[in-house]
Amino acid sequence: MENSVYEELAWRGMIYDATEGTRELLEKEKIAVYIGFDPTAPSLHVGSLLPIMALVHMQRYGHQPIAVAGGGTGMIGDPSGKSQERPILSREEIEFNLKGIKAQLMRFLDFDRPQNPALLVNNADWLLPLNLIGFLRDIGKHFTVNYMLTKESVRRRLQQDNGISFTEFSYMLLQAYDFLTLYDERNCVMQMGGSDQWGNITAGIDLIRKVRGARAYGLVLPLVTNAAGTKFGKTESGAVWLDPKRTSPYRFYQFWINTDDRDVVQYLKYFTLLGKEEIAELERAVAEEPEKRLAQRTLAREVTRMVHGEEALAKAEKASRVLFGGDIAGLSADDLRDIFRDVPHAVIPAEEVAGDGMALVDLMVRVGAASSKSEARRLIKSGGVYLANKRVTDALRRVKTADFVDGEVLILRRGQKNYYLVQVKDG
RNA sequence: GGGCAGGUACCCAAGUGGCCAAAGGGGGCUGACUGUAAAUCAGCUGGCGGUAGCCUACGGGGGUUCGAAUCCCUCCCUGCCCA
Repeated sequence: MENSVYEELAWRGMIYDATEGTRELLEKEKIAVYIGFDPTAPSLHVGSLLPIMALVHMQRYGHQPIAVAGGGTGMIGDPSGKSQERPILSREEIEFNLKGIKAQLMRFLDFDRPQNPALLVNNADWLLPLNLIGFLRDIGKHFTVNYMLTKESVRRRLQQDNGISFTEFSYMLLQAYDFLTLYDERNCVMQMGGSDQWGNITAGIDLIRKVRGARAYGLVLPLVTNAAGTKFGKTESGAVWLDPKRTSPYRFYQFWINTDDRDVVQYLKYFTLLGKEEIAELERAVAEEPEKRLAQRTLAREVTRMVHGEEALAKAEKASRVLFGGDIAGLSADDLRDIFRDVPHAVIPAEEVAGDGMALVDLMVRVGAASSKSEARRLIKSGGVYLANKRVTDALRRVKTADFVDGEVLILRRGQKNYYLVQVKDG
């Protein structure tokens, strides 16, 4: 452990910017600190992992982490970092999403410890009762439009062709009001967030100073980038979620395994609790024997364990070993089923593959290996489809009972590393 | 309310009567090479069907025409300027 959480975050490269005095505050006092989370989906994805880790570190060093679900602001949409207006969610949708998010946060944060328990609050609780006149008088009065227009998030949208609505323009004030409310009710004096939140955070700090004459602080995290220049956390099958129903532990593990050499050390600092020495060791491994992918394996193991637990990790590792190490031939249907528990799979009624069988292209669409038959056909033609790890060359190939291991299980592969399990079921 | 400029595939962006399923770029997918990495090179990238064929598509609707993303009418949306 470092001397303070500030030092910890600093060596991990997690401080993009912080208001003056933040370091001193964190070294001197135990405070309450909050981060807002977006409730537009029932699950968090890996993009939220960095803010979560920031709260984790805060709690480890004795500060109180507060996660604020944007149940109210989610109904508005934050213009920061967005180039377009966002869809507005209903109250019911947001309620539902909050449940899922809470469950995920509980894997990282301790909500029960006596001294500095984590807290999850919903800003809908104080935003929805607001009335317009009161808000304009008590909050709006403290902001000039001139001030708001200088904020980066607003400025960029003003340059664009499609502009910004009054609704999103007002977002900043609501977030400032969040901060004020948490300051009043929870004695929360610091807000963290992504670097795109800087403008919103300072707006809150200014508001607290004006109406309470008190000093508040802000710290923003860097944007997680990858060397390839694509958006972090996206794969061909979409975002990488923390919810095992949306992204299986196997896929989750694979996402981290595939980390670029150039990113992996930074990710270890961001997303694991490994210490300086361990990470330095892994850094050396990347430089000296990159082909062993030791850093990637460690990263994948640590993060998967944290998010999905020991058991799911063991399964993901086993499946990965089999698929990318050994050969599948020789394994029984039961083995395969167990290994492939988390790999995308589909169940096909026995009669569909009986006799003449079913067209491979149809099967691929069914399993999700292709989005249409045309695409499936293209994939086969370009040599990207394998049955039991043997390349298929015939676009008219049909799949029959005989193709299945023990007549029940078939391994379908698309490309180098996308596996699908097909099971036959009687009836 | 008035004037002007726009709305093209996942994104940007060409195309202004047939040669347009729609240039180019980005992104994505597949292949080769590799270390489940990167870089590089190649192919593919609306749907359905046996690579000839059909269907759906250029903001919505209607029309002109043998034929429209391209011309006309109308409606909707966005930006800028004026009131």
